[in-house]
Amino acid sequence: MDYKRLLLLVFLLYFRKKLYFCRNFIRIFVMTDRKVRVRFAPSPTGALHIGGVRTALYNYLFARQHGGEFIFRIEDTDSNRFVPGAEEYIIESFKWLGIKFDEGVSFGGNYGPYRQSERRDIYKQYVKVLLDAGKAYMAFDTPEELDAKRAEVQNFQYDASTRMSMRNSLALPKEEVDRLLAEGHQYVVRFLIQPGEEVHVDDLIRGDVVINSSILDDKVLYKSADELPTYHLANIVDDHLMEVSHVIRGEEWLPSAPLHVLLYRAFGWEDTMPRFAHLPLLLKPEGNGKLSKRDGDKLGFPVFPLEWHDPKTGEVSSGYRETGYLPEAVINFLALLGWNPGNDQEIMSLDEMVSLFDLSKCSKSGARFDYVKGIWFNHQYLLRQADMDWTPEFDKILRANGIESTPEREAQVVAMMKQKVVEYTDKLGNKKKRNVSFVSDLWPLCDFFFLAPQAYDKEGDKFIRKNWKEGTAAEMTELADLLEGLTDFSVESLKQAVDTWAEAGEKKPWNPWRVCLVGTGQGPDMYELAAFLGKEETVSRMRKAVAILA
RNA sequence: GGCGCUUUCGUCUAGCGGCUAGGACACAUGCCUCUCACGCAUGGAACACGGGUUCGAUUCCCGUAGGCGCUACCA
Repeated sequence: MDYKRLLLLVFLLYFRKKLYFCRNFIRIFVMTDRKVRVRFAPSPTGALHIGGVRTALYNYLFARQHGGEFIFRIEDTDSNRFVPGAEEYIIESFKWLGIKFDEGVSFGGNYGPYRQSERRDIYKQYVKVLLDAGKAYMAFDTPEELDAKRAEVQNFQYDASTRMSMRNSLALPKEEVDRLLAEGHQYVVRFLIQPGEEVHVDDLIRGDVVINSSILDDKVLYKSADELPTYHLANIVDDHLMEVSHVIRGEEWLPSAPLHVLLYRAFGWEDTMPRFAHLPLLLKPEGNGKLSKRDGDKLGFPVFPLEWHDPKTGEVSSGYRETGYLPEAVINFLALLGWNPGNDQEIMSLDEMVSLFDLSKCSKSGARFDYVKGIWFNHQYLLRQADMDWTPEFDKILRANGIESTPEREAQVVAMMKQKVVEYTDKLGNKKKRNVSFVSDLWPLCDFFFLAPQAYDKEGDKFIRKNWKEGTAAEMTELADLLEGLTDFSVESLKQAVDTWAEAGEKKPWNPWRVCLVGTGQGPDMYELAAFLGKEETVSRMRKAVAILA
C-alpha cells in the first residue's frame, strides 16, 4: 500500500463518523428530488389506539415539513377481523385531532383504490409475477396440518430446512400439484427465502440493522381461500404503486423489515424502495409491557381519541374528546412521547412542530405512557383558552346537574372561576390535590354559584371552625341588614359599603361572609360573588347561615 | 428457546470524549391572597453492571444483566 492510500485510510477512519453524517445528509438532500409521500395505514379492527395516533402524527409532521403528501390507506386484508364502524371512527378521530390527509379512503387521490380489499386484482397480478419468477411457491398444508407439525416439532419453522418435507409446489411432483389445483384445494403462496444472506435495513432512527435470512421463514403472501394477500405483500405492492417515499411505523415491524427489503428486491424495486423509520413503542404507565386498553380502564385514563362503542361486545371505552381533553393538548403530549425538539420547549402548536420535527431526534427506546403529564398539558392549553371557549362545555355540565341558567350568567361564572380555580380531590378518593385540568373539574368547585349551601360542617370544616366564632352571627346579621338597605348591588357599591362598615368597626367580615354564601373556604372575590348572586339571594343565604350556625 | 431493538432522576427527556450531568411532570416546603386556586421560589432525586479504547469516558467498542418487540393463512 502506497503512502497516499495509507493517508486516505487514516483520514477515513478518523472522520468516519463525520463522513457517515455527511453521507446521510447528502442522501436526504438527494432524496428530495423524489417527492415525499408517507402513509398511515391502519387495520379497521376496532378503535384507533393512541399509539397509532402518535405514528400518524409523526407521519403528518414529516409530510408537512417536506411539502409532501400524507396518504390514508385501509389495510383490511383480514376479513375475519373486520369491525364495522372502525373506519369511520378512525376518520372522525383525525378530524377531531386536526390531522389532515391529502389522499386516501374518503379523501380521494390518483393512486386508488385505497382500501386493500378493493385491490384484489392488483395483488393477484403481482403474486403471479413472483410465482412465475420462481421467487414464491404454492403450499397446500392446511392450518390443521401446520398446527400438528408445530405441536410435534419444537420451534418448527417453514423455511429452507423444512419446506421440502411439506406439501408444496417445490416438494410435490408437478402432476400432484396440478391435481390438487384441479380438485380445488385451497392453498397459500409462500415467499421463497434464500438462506445464509445478510439482509441490511437502513433505518432512519436506528441506523444499520442486519438480520441473517436463515432465521426468516417462508412467509405467507397470499391466501387462495379469500383471494387476499397478507400484510407483507399488500404493504410492499401498495407502497410501491402509491410511490411512498418513507415508511414511518411502529417498532413492532422492525423484525419483518428485512423480509420487506427482500420483497422489494424480488420485485426489482430496490432502487425506489422507501426509507424506513421504526418508532419506539408506548409502554404501560406501570408494570411491564406495551400500553393496552386495560391500563386505561385500570388507571382511569382514555387510550382512544374518541369514545368507542364496540359493536360486538357492546362495551364502551372512554375517549379523550369526551373526557374533556383539548385536541391540541393531546397532540402536543403525544408528540413529546418519543421525540423532542432538542431544547426545553414543551408547549408547541402543530405548526411549530411541523418546522421543528426531526426523525433523527426520535428516541430509540420505548416510552412509558405518562398520562399524568397529559393532564398537565390539558391544564396548560385550558388556561390559554379564552373564557368564551369554556362556556359550551360548562353549559353541558350544568345541564347534567339539572341546573337551568342563562348563557350570560354562565359566562360570568366561567370568567370568575377561570381566574380563581381551585383544589380538587380526584374521584378515586386520593388525598392528592388536583388542578383544574378539565372544564368538568369546575363544577364541584363552583356549584355554590347556582346552589345555596345546604349544610355547614361546623366540626369537620377547618375553615368554618377557624372563622365562625362567638359574635360572628351577630356581626353577619348586622352586615345582612346593611346589604338589605343597599339599592345598588354592584361590585363597586358593595365594596364601598362593606369596606366602610368594616373599617369603622375594625371588622374582618370576609371569611365568615364566605361561609354564609359558599358554605366553606372557596370561591372568588366576595364582592364579585355577592354581586353575582344578587341582593335577595345573598341576604337569604346569610340569614340561613346565621340561623343554622348561630 | 431463537432473532432483533433498547438502557441518564419515580416518569418524559437534554447530552453526540473534558459539564457542579440541564429541563419538564409528579412529590415536598415556602411566598403571594379576605378563602381556595393560579403563579412564583426553593428542595430531594439519575448516567444498570463488568471489561476495554483513550491523557480522559454518561458519551466509542465488547460482554453481562434488565426492559421491549417479533417469532400466525393478524396487522
